[in-house]
Formats: sequence, C-alpha cells, structure tokens
Amino acid sequence: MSDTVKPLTSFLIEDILSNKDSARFNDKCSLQKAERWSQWNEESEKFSPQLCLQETAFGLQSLVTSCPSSSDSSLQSGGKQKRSRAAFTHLQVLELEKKFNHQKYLSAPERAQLARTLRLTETQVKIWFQNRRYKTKRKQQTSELCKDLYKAEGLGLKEDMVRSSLITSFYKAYQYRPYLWDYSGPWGPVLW
DNA sequence: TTGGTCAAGTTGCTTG
DNA sequence: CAAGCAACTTGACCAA
Repeated sequence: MSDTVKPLTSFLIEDILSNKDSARFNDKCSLQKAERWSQWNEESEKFSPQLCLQETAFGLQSLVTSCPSSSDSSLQSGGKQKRSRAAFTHLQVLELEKKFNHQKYLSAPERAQLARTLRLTETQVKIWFQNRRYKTKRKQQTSELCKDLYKAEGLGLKEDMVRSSLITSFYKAYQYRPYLWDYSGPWGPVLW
C-alpha cells in the first residue's frame, strides 16, 4: 500500500469546503482542519503554508502536514502572530531543484510560470532560489576549505579522513531529503 | 533536549 | 523608488 502526497493549496481548501457534504470529504478531521486553514489564511495574508492531502489505498483523504489545530494558538504570549514555515512537497522540491540545476536565476515570467505549475507563490519561488544559491555557495566554500586542508602539508590530514568528513557532512545535509541526491550537482557526490 | 535543516525575515546594496 | 539580490539571522520542525 503506497500513499501519495499532493500539495493542498487554497483551491483545494475551497474544494474541500464546497464538497463538505459529499462522501469524498467525510473525514471530519480534514474538514475541520481545512476550515481552520481557511480562516487562518484569511487572518494571515503574509504566510501561506502548503498543506498536503494524503491519498490512501482506500481512497480516503486526510491532511498530513501540521496546521493550526483548535487547541493551537497562532498567537505567542506577547500577542505576536506565530511565524509559520511551509514545508514544500517532494514533487515541488524536485521540480525546483530540476529548474535550479538548469538555471540559477529566473526571469519574472519564468518565475511566474514555475510558481503556477507548482502552485506556489512567486515570492516562495524567489525566496527558494535565493536560499538555494546561498546554500550552494556555502557548500562550495566548505568543500574548497576541505580541499585546502587536504592540500596543506604538515597538518597530518589523511585522504580518507577528509573523504570521511565530506561524506558525513553530505549525509547530514541530505538525511531528511535523500530524494535530492540526484539533483545535488557539482557540490554533491562529485566531491569524491 | 539538542542540533541540523530550511522557509521566511532582515539588512544593506545595486540597478533600471 | 521599487524590485531583486547576497549575506546573514530567526524560528518552526524534526530526528536522535
């Protein structure tokens, strides 16, 4: 039995809410969560976290990402709005990585197109590319440092020590997203 | 509890 | 002046 995860964006929330009486959405928990999300998204225009629908082998659907529950408070003690952090789906990240491997910078129309395709906002795509470029640069700097250390004589560094350190750091970087391995580019396994 | 990851926030700069 | 960028920082989330 394999489950698939789909991004749930505003149009899907609307879909759930408009079909709340149908058998398709008889999962009360999902409906309540969608209603809370809808309210929460209206209250917080700035943040639009992604939800996911989980399709099981039985055709039942339920929301699988974290969202504000009735017991949750989106307000912190100081009365401040709690910051949200969207978790992009595997498919979204894969497509973003694919695009990033092809080109490091997007034009406005390209960004809009990608955002539409992935059902993300243009800002989310823009920020993702900014963060990705910075991450790439940091990884390259780290690997350069490792190479320099390896080259440096007199430090007593053995090749297998450097290799092992690189493998450890790369494993750590991808431990939660192993599916990105193939898209890791020149800062990835090429290092060794 | 702690440390790593990552989307989003912040700051300062450039460009058109 | 708005928009986008680099270079961080922050805060939520997760695994060990």
